[in-house]
Amino acid sequence: MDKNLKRMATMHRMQVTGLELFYEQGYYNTSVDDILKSLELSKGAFYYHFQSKEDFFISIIQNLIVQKVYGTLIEPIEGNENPLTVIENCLDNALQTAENNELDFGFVVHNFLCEFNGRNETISRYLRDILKIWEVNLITLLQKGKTDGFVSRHVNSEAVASFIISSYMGIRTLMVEGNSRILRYNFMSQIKSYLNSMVQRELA
Amino acid sequence: MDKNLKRMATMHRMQVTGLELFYEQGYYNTSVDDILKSLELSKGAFYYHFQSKEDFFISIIQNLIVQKVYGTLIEPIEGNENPLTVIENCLDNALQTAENNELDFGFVVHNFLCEFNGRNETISRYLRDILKIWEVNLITLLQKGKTDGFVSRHVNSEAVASFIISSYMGIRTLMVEGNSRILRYNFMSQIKSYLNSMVQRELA
DNA sequence: ATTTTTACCGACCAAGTGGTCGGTTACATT
DNA sequence: AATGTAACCGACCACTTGGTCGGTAAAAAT
Repeated sequence: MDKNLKRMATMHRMQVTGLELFYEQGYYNTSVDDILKSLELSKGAFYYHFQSKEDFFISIIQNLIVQKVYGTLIEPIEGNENPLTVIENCLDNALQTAENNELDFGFVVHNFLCEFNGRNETISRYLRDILKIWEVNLITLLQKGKTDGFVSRHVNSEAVASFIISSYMGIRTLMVEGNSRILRYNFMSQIKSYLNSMVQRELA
Repeated sequence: MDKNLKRMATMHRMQVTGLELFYEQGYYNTSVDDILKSLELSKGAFYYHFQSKEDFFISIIQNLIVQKVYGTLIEPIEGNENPLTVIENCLDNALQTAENNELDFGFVVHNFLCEFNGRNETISRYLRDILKIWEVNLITLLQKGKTDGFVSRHVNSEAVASFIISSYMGIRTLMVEGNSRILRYNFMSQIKSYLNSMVQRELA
């Protein structure tokens, strides 16, 4: 039991540092040695805990990335409030995180997806599954919004969900440049007016 | 003169194949040898024409990518028609290209930008400059649309331009998955309704 | 007290990596 | 016919890559 704790602790340390470096430098551009050097651990330790570099990365997805996405993009949109407001706040929070140069994990997923698309199908699938979960939750939220009278019935929930995800991922790529403040402000203004066009108007 | 032609021809062949492989496998995941093997050329030929792998990639940007972006995303939006319709058609064309698994270069730029962001500042800048050109042209087009009475005056052209670019880049990442048909359809429906909210209404 | 197991070390390996350099060939110039 | 040179060849280099493996210290199980 105590052993298991130590094991988990070391693995976790490796995963955290691994994610940091993979995110900063890219997966293919970061060597196992890079990670080990920064941890002051040896090859032996790494291959004792993980089967391969790929296996290591998958464990990072499952143990770190998935949770973070849930925390920042899935859980915040659960509830009975107005979906359009909820989505708006959620995006704004995520972009604020980004503006402070912290890792926002919606973007982390997107970034890795770009790197692995067409190169490593196994990892790509894991990443796409995460986006799929986000998408499904958005769709559910919007549908519920219809029955609750917040969202206009003519809205195509699937289309709206993937449009929101797309625009979010895209703006995050642009924000890396630097002038993220104004990008966020402009983005939010457009998302607002876009979402606003979907509110259920009072029946006269 | 004839010499020069041969030189240009070989360089062009290298660039075309280089772009193909870099796009498929990623820059860091594609070796100079990979490209040379597929061309049946030698190391000597490569380093005779180009100073380094990086120099080679920059020449690809300047000689292939820039032109293609102009052809598919900049030139089509020049003219005096209704900007909103023009943008809509332009995006639809680009996404159709993508659906046929041909290279659409808006996405090529985005993909490389993801790979180089934070890793190679020189190349990142070249890529961001291309997006900037697209952005500037969109803004100009929208502004002109205002004076021509197509676009409502309360529209924030900068915000709209970057929102369009963002959503386009994002949807292209999603389209790699496979079900690109329905993604394109849904995306266009949302872009339409978004653009539609900006038309200049008749003054009663 | 002895054995077994966990967690880790680090030298080593084959297969690449970007890049160099002394050649060679084919063709244009004289 | 002789010379110059642009275009290309491919062996070679130092270095890095992901991954292996025989060892070992410490702790847990017996």
